[in-house]
Formats: sequence, structure tokens, C-alpha cells
Amino acid sequence: MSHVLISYLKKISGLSPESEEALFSLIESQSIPKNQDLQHIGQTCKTLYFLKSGLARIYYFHDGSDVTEGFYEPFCLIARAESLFGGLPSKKAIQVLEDSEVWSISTQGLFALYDAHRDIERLFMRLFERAYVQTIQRIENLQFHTAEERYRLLAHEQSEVLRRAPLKFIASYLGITQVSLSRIRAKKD
Amino acid sequence: MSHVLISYLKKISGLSPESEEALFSLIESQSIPKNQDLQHIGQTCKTLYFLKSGLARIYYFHDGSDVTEGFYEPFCLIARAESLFGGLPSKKAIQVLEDSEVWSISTQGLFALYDAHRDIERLFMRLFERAYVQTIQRIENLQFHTAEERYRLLAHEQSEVLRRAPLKFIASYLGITQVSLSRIRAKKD
DNA sequence: AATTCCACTTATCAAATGTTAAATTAATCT
DNA sequence: AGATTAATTTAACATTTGATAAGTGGAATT
Repeated sequence: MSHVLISYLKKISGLSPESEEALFSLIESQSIPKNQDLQHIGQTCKTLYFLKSGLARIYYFHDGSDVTEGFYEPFCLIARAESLFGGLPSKKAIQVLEDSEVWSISTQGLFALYDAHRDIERLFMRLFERAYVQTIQRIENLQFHTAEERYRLLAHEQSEVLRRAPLKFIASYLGITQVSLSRIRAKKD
Repeated sequence: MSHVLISYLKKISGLSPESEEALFSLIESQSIPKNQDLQHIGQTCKTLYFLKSGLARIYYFHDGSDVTEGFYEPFCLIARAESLFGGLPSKKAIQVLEDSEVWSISTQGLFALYDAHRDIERLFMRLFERAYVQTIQRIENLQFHTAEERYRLLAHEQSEVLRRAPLKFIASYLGITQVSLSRIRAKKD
């Protein structure tokens, strides 16, 4: 077996051939056109996604305005963890920003494999640990950096996003207005 | 056996009597005087803590100034996750703000139990999931709320902290200066 | 009680960001 | 290509927050 996603995942935490097989049978592929929601606001998180190609974001509405929580590039785990772990409907949506191909995995199917495939359980533990650590780092970033510093950091860490995502999404991700971001950009580039 | 901490943890995710016993043997108790660091900056996270009584915070230095990352009340899991999962020295410290009693668990000992005690592994998975979700919610809070809204939210969620932690720690936790926080307080109370 | 120290508040001014609206540029559609 | 729409930039002004310093009050020390 040589599924691109599984090869990638195996590097994070090893899988037995049987576990590979079991996980493989859960992975579905689909193509999503630009701007479409992969998951809508109000749905409970029951599917995990990995991008094969394209670009995605998680967003929600705060006081009527669209806020981007994060951007996701290929091979990143995309999930609305607060809904997945809480079992409650999410107030967030997942949207692709370009025509994209995604791999999806049903959480129900996945969790059902945990008992018999401990290596799969541990793999996803690792994936969520990583996501957790990234979230912690994002707090540090939001808590004591200026808007400009946050922009520079994003340019460094997800430079593709700057090129491919609309300005308004980047601005809300950084916690500032579109106008403010435009000013930062104008300073020097 | 009836260890207060274990009784609390069992409610989050069940434990077999053997697992309870095994976990029990790992828990150590100690008293820490006010203002003392439980873990210093530069140490790699090798111990998990739960407060039995008192109040704690995680802090670090950014550009020479002291930044509080979070406050912890009794029974909360206290860990520097980015160091634990990354295996690298943490640039953060854990400090108690009052004379406190803590329970500590060696991560090495804990992880050694995972193979034989799957329920223990799952329990700690749950604990980290919870911490992860809280971190996500904190980002939402930092990203699009004003300083005053963040203050009101803290007053609602950790009201004890407002009464017992010094102003400067609260201010840096909210991502603002002490002076700014004092102004918010003065507005109306 | 007087002194010192520390936490908090208040005042003043500067810098950063938000708000609104207009102007410009880019993208899309026919 | 031309027309239409959306995305981005620029400008002007209001508001928030930061930085610095001075002032107030309370707690600890002597």
C-alpha cells in the first residue's frame, strides 16, 4: 500500500501493516470548489480533514463580522476540536479558499479503530498534541506582539497564505482590521 | 482507596482498581510557599501538577517583561505542554501565588503506565483535550474582544483570580498594561 | 509612630489601531 | 474590449492603548 497521506502520517507515529490497512479503508477523497464550505456552522464535528491540495480556513462570526481562526495548508489536520471533544455543534465552519482536494476521515469510524489499533489512537493523539502546541504558540503571539510583528510572523510561517488568501481573511486572523493591515503592508515590502 | 485527586479524575474518565492503584503510587504531595517557582524557566517539563489548594500561574519573559500565560486553580492540570510534547526546555515557569499544596506526577512514570493501563492513557488524553479546548477558546477571546471585554470574561470565568492575583499579572494575562487595566477597573464596578 | 517598600491609581502625552468614506486597482462577466 | 463587481489602498478623524511619571494608600519593618 502506498497512500500519500498514510506515508506522511506514518512518519509522525508508526503504524503496523494491519493498522495502515484499517486506516486506509476510512480515507475518502473529494474535490471541493473554491469558496465552498467543507463543514457548515452549526454542524457537530464528525469528520477530520487533511488537504491534498489547495488552501482552507476555519472561520466564525463575531458580532456579525467574519473572523478567520486559522489557515490550513496541505497535510495539516483540519478539525474543529472544540466541537469534536465537546460533542457540541460548532459555531465555526471550514471553507476552502481555492479549488481543493481533501481527504476525509469519519471520526466515528476512526474512534472505533482505537480499541483494536492502539498505534492509530497514538498517531491521532500526536496529531492533536501538535495542534495543541501550535495553539499555545498562537496565544503567545497574540498576547504580546504588535499587529506588525504578527504579520511578519505569519509571513514567515505561512507565506503562501499571504499570497493566496484575501486580505480581509488575513486581517481578521491577525486580530486587526483590513485597513490596518493595508497600512502595515504599505510601510515597507 | 480514596485519594481526593483520583476521585476527581475518575469522574473525567473511568479507571480500573488496578489503574487507580498504579496512578496512586505516582502521586506525590508537597507544600510550596508563596511566590516560589514550582518549575523554573529552562527546565524541560517532566512533571505534571495539580493544585490541591492555592493559586498558580505560568509565566515567561517577553522583551524583558513578565507575561502571565495562564492562571490555575485547584484540580486544574498544570503543565507546560509545548515543552512536554516537544521534549525541549521550556521558556516558561510555573509559580504559586499563595502558599499552596500541590500534587505532582512524574511524566516518565506516567507514560510508563500507558502500555499496561490504557484507561490511564485515555484519562490523560482527556485532560489534554480539555486543556486544548480551553486554549482554543482563549484565542477567540484574545482575537476579537476589547481589553474590557476580556477583563469582564475573566471576572466571569476565574473571579477568584481577580481577588487574589496581583494586578500586574492579570494585566499581562489580558495582553494589556497594568495602567490600562487600572483604567478599565475605574470605569465602573 | 516614622520609614520604607510595594501595589495600585491618576494624569499627560504619544503611538497604534479603529471607523468611515472615497479613490484606486484587480478580477469577473457579458 | 467594455462594463460591472469585488478587492485593496489611501485619507481624515476618533478612540483605544502604551509609556512615562507622579501621586496615593496600605502593609511591613524598624
